[in-house]
Amino acid sequence: MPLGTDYAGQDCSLATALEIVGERWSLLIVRDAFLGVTRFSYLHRRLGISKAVLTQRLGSLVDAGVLERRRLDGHDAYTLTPSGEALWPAVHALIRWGDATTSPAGPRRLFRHVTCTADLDASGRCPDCGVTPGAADIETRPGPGARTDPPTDPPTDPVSRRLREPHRLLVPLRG
Amino acid sequence: MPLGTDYAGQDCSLATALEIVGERWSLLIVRDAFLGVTRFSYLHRRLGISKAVLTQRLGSLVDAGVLERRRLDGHDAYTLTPSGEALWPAVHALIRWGDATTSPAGPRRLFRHVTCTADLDASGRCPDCGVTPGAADIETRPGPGARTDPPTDPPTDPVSRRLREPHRLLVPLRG
DNA sequence: CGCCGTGGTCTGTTCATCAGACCAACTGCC
DNA sequence: GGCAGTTGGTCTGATGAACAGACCACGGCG
Repeated sequence: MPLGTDYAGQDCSLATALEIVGERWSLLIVRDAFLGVTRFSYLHRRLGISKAVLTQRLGSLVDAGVLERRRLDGHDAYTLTPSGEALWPAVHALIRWGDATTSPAGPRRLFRHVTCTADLDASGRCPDCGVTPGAADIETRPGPGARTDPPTDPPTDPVSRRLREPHRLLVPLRG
Repeated sequence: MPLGTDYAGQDCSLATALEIVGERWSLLIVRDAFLGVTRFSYLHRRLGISKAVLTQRLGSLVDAGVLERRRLDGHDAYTLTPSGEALWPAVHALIRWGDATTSPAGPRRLFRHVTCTADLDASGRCPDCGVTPGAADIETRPGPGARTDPPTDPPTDPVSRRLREPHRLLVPLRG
């Protein structure tokens, strides 16, 4: 459930979904996994979450089959399973709602279909070809509502800086 | 944030969205508002949430412009604002993911476009006419994965029983 | 007038989160 | 091989949120 206990006895798939990804930080971890942030230390720094809680969340997401842990370039990496990738429509819808609700300057981040180079519409469809691409076929880049790099402190960390360059979803950041 | 504090300094619309609807219970309250459950006492009973927390969540959702409180039939009713209705794609996507992940018997609840009587697809579109209807044009009914009414105790409360009959979203339950 | 439902507030307890110290294993690097 | 730094954690004590349940003011109804 979100937050530490469960939504017992609810005959509703939203409740069961929230039992898995509704806890504090869980969806932000999943978002970062879509963006390619897969390493414990990167997540720790980028999210500003305590290590104990991060350990716990990663463990429950792995147990739930949303993430899997593997070795990549000599480090542990937490990457999305097919079930985790299936969260993309929900993550995208929440991002769009957040943009519409809290970002008058426009989306903070844009997503486009790599084969058509057209930005996705609000429901996640490619307006050119009409398909609703999976995360693997989507490229992201900052949008008009993105905060411009603050020139002074806090000096943004290298991982967040690399996320400002256009890149494909699901591809783990290297180095 | 979900859960009591905030996701400070995140330049991400998902984080800002979760600050509003990511707390424990918030999205379940919004779901019930889509289903027509708008009264304090109904929410209290259906969700099994403590009254103090329900009061707090309703207050912050009203403050955030997701719900509005009004008088209806001599009672208070918390209904969705346009901003709250815009959460439908996110709520629908999470329900679909929960169905796919935790309900092998099929969706626990089905949604169809009232003008076409066709069930929505995974991305929320009507397969007949191709539009992505808003919540006001959607009718819901139990699906194959719904738990059949437990014949013995706990005797289900009247509100949940009425939610098993097909009905349109956003229409407050009366009586 | 008494009674019930509605929409809450208040209390004390339990549980989660927090920041930060600490640590074992592994990575280069020479 | 020896040393330092990074990685991926665990453990601690303090803070804050959620819990169940008692309590309460108001309005409607007979």
